Formats: sequence, structure tokens, C-alpha cells
Amino acid sequence: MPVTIYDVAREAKVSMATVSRVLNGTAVVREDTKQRVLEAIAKLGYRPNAVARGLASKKTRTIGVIVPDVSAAFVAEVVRGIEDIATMYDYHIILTNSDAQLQREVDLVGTMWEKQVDGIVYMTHRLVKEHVDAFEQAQIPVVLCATEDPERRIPSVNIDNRRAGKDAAAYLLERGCQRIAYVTTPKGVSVLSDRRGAGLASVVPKGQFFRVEVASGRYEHALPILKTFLTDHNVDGIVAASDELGLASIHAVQDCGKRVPEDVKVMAFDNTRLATMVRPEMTVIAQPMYDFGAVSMRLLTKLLHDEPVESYNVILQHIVVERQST
Amino acid sequence: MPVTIYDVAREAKVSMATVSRVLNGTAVVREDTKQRVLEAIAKLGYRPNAVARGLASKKTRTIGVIVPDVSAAFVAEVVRGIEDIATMYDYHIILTNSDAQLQREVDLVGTMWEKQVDGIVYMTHRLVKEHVDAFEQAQIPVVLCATEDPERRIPSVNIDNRRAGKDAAAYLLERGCQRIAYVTTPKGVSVLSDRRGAGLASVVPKGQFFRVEVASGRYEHALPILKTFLTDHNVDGIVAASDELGLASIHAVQDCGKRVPEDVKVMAFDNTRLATMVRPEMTVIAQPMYDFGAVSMRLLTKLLHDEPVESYNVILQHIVVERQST
DNA sequence: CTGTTAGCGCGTTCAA
DNA sequence: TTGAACGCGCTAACAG
Repeated sequence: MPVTIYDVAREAKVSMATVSRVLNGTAVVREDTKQRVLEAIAKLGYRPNAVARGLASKKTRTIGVIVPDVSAAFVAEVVRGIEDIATMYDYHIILTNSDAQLQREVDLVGTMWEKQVDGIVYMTHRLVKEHVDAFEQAQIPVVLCATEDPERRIPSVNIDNRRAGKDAAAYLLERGCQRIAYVTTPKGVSVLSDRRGAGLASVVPKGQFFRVEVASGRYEHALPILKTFLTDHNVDGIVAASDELGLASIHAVQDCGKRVPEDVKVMAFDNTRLATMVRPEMTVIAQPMYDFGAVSMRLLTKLLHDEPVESYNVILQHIVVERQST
Repeated sequence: MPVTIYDVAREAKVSMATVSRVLNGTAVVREDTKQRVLEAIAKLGYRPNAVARGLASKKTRTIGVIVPDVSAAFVAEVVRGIEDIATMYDYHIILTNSDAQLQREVDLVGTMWEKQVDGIVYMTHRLVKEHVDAFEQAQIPVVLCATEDPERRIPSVNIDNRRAGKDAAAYLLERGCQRIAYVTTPKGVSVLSDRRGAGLASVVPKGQFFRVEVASGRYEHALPILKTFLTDHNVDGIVAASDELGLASIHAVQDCGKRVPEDVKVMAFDNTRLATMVRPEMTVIAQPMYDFGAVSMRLLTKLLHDEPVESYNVILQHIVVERQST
């Protein structure tokens, strides 16, 4: 029942090939026949069937987006950036959550192949060989988003995490902090976080740097752990791996009877909306979350259209935003 | 180059129809030939092409998801629910943001048609005739998610917002509040919010109910407006339409030199993670955000598979979660 | 239980 | 500048 390209052709008294031509601008069509076709399309309310197009052209104008979890503020913002640019270039996105589980992450590349996506924007905490193998086997252009390939084989968009770690430490050191703690997930979970930790450790004098590991990165899990830590350790500066951990840090400090920022300065990574909605407002190393997504998607479109790209491993800028917690 | 069903057929020495049968379980296949096919599939690493399947079967196993903005915490949680259940039933989702713009919301239904989605999960603040017309014209099953169709023509998943408003008011009234303010977006923007407001107003004595309108619903925009309001009005109870507005309310109260909850009790709708991460922790009318998405998607699968459904307009339960702000 | 044969709706040669 | 014909990879009758 749905009107097809044949119906339009009949209505306009041309062949379907001609309709296809005006639709795609593939070849020059005489102006008046073009008008006839356009009128027929309008009259019948014709809409091209993207699935049929996909089969015939082998291009679906669909991008696979694989992320750990959209419900995380950071990720949601990234996805928004991806979708905006995708829309701008007339692509749609198929969104999937991997829950950061390797097996699922790898499997999803396969199902994205089945869906015949033109490309993939990929986000994971820790890229390993299995991922790269999956990309290779699927033969689909991939851009890593806020995800690092240690060997830089896959196009990616990141900030300089090591440098960001250094900047955070330098910031606190300059303001008189002597003993600094880094609150983060356990080593090995997130490459980015570990990179930042390395940056911090490279600047803070040995013996004055502490690493506090929180399994889940969630506020409610972190709070008690942090309280215990602060009871045992006398730090005067804290860098948290996320806004949520930053807030937990602030509250933990306060629960220990100390003040932020007078007794302990706290800063966090990310700069989600949370950072400006709490009191004291949090000083942060702001990450360009939206741009992670937007730039990744833009890079992918370049790859797909064989446009020249200046860099396959884009580094975006991070900045320290000073607020009340330091 | 990619291996097709023909390659598998040749390898297994059967016809492609048989391969299709073992793939889809469409008909009984003798056990040993089935094994041969399976082996061939494994050997060749065959993956069915979903686009070709979609064209032939007219079913894409893809669901269109149209939301105002994924980067909003509430929405992101809903989307997560949708995606989880979609995955469970072997569907994928195409996610798009409408920014709550009517024209775009309507257009997106058309582009979803082009993509040949099997169904749509739809979220908007205010459903009007144009939406319904678009659904009708597209002839695609739609489930409204956290969105109300006043005339109940479209399947939907909601809470009872009027009752929720009443419950909020009753809760504050029972605790001694006399003058209650409802902090929300302007009338007409969100049907749900207006419904709640009506519920509140129906319980709070006339002259003791105040409606504070905040254009954007964002914390930073609400804060100054609320401070001004609180300076002029002596309320002792506040109901906010979202956690973000609730937090703005709390801070506004504090900025006016009053205490929460001693001088003014504050409660909010939603119960996003924000509610438990701030101090005082917020009392909320908890909304089942994840379930909005999950149940919507489940309902859609029932519609798509002609399973019997008990109710086309599902009402989920809301509950008051008492915390420190009241 | 299995193979043959049409399409699905469109892009894309190749001729005209 | 236009049309006819083929094929994309698969599902779904229809035979056998």
C-alpha cells in the first residue's frame, strides 16, 4: 500500500530511474520533467524507503553508538553531541549500552555489522585487543570517543588526560596543598582515569600522594569509604575522578568536621551540571563532553566521505574552572 | 565480499531457503542438515544482513525513540529503560532529540517511517493534534512514554499526575505547612506539570497556594526568581516540579536566611540521583523513570506481536520518599 | 522435509 | 536526457 518509487514514476509519466535521479541528484534531469516528478512526489506524499535504499546502495546513513551507559550524566551529554552532528549530516544513530562488559562490547560490533551501520562511535573505559580485532573483522569505520587506544591505531577524540592530571595537581599545589588524594575507580578499570592519576603522581612529591579507590564510582558507595580514609589520613587537597566523586569527597570532608575549602580543597573532573548546582560549587577540570560526541561524529563523517582529516587522534582542550571548593 | 546466505547454502550443500529456515526457525529442518548449515555458518562467519531482511520481511526490528533531550537526567534514565527492554526482545533503537519543538517532533515521525521502524516510543511535554495526525498518517504503532494523550487514543505509560500533586500537597499539609508554593514551568508548557499543579491546587486552601513559574526549569535560571519570590511571599512549603527546581528552591530558601526543613519544607518530583546526593537530601515524589521506558517498550512489543494487553494506558505508581528536606 | 521462484523498493549500469 | 533491466540479500509462498 505504501507509495513506492514506481507509483511516483507512473504519476509523473517517467521511469523510476528518473525519479531516483531527481531524488538523489545523481545525474542531470531536464528542468520540466524534474518539476513533474517533484509534483508527483508531493501529490502522492511519497517517502523513499530507507531500507530498500540501504540494500541497493549499501549505505544506510545510520551510525552505531556504543556506550557504557546512557543514564550516566557524562555519557548522556556525549550522546547528545553525537546525535546533533549526526542529524546535521543526515545520519541516524542506533544507540546501545554495553555496561562496560567486554563480551557485550565486542558482540555489539557484530550486531552493528548486521544492521549495516556506516560507522561506529565507540566509548569504553578500557580498550583492549579484542575490541580492535572486532573492529577489524567488521570492517566498519570506528571513532573512539573519550576513549584511548594506547597504540593509536583507531581514530579517536580525547583530552590529554595525563596533562589534565598534572594541571589538577599543579593547581592544588600552587594553592598550598601539601598532601593530595586522588579519588578514583580501581586501577585498570579506566585507562583515562589511570592516565590522570599518573599525571597527578608525576607532580605531587612522593609520600604526599594518596590514591583512594572506590569500586563503583557512585556517590553513595564512595561516601563511607572516603570518610574512613579521611579519618586515617590528613590530606588537604582532593582530586576526584568525576563530579559525583567530588561531591562525595566534599561531604566526606564535612562529615569529618572539616571545612571545604578552608581545611581541604576539593576539585573534580568533568563539569557536569552537578558541579554548579551544589554548595560549595565545585572547582573542576572541565571536560568538553558535548564536544567529545560532536567532534567524534564529525570526524566519522569525514572518514565516511573521504574528506581530508588533519588528525586522526584529536585532542580537545580541558580547562580548570575555579569555583568555591578550592 | 561479505558472505551471504548463498555462500552458506553452497557450503552446506542445501538451498538458501533451508539456511533461512534454520536461521529463523520458520519451519522444521532435519537435524543433520541443520547441523551442516550451522557448521557452514560458523565456518564462514556468516552474519545475516539485517537490511536485506528488513526489506524482504518488512520488519526491521528497530524502534524509533523520540525524546526532548537525552542529556536531561530524567530522559536519559527513561532511554536506558527503553534500550534495556528493546535489547531483551531483540530490537534496536534509533534515538533522536526533538528539543520539544513541535515541527521537529512531527517531522521525526516521518523520518522514522522512512527508516521503516517497527514502532515508536514517544516522549513530549504536550501532545497536540499535529502529533496524533502524524502518528495516524505514518501508520506506525506508537507508545507515549511519560506523556499524556488527553483523549487517551494513543497507548501510553504514565503515573497519575493529578493524584501525585494531591499527594504532595497532602504530605506537606499533614506536616503543618500552611502556605504552599508550586515551582514549575509556565502553564501550557508541560501537560504533566499542569496536571500536578491542578492536583495541588485542589487540596491546598485557596489563597494559600502559589504558583511560581520558571521559564526554563534550569537551576541557574530558577534560583534568582525563587529568591525574589521568597522575599515577597511567606511560604512554609514548596513543591518543585523537578529535582533540579527542588534544589534551587532549597538554596533559595537558605539564601533568604531561612532553614530547610525547619522554616520551609521542600519536596520535589522525580527522584533522580541528584535528590540523594545533595544536603539536605530531598524528599521527593519518586517517579519510576526507568520503568517509564521499560514498560513503554514492553507495551510496544506486545502491540507489535499482537500479544494481549490488559491496558493501553498504563498507570505506574508514584511514591513519596521522605528525606531530610521536609 | 527441502528446493525453486518471486518479489521487497531502490540504485545503477548500459543503451538509446 | 531518459528508460529497461539487473541485482542488493533475504523472506515467503508454492511445489515437490
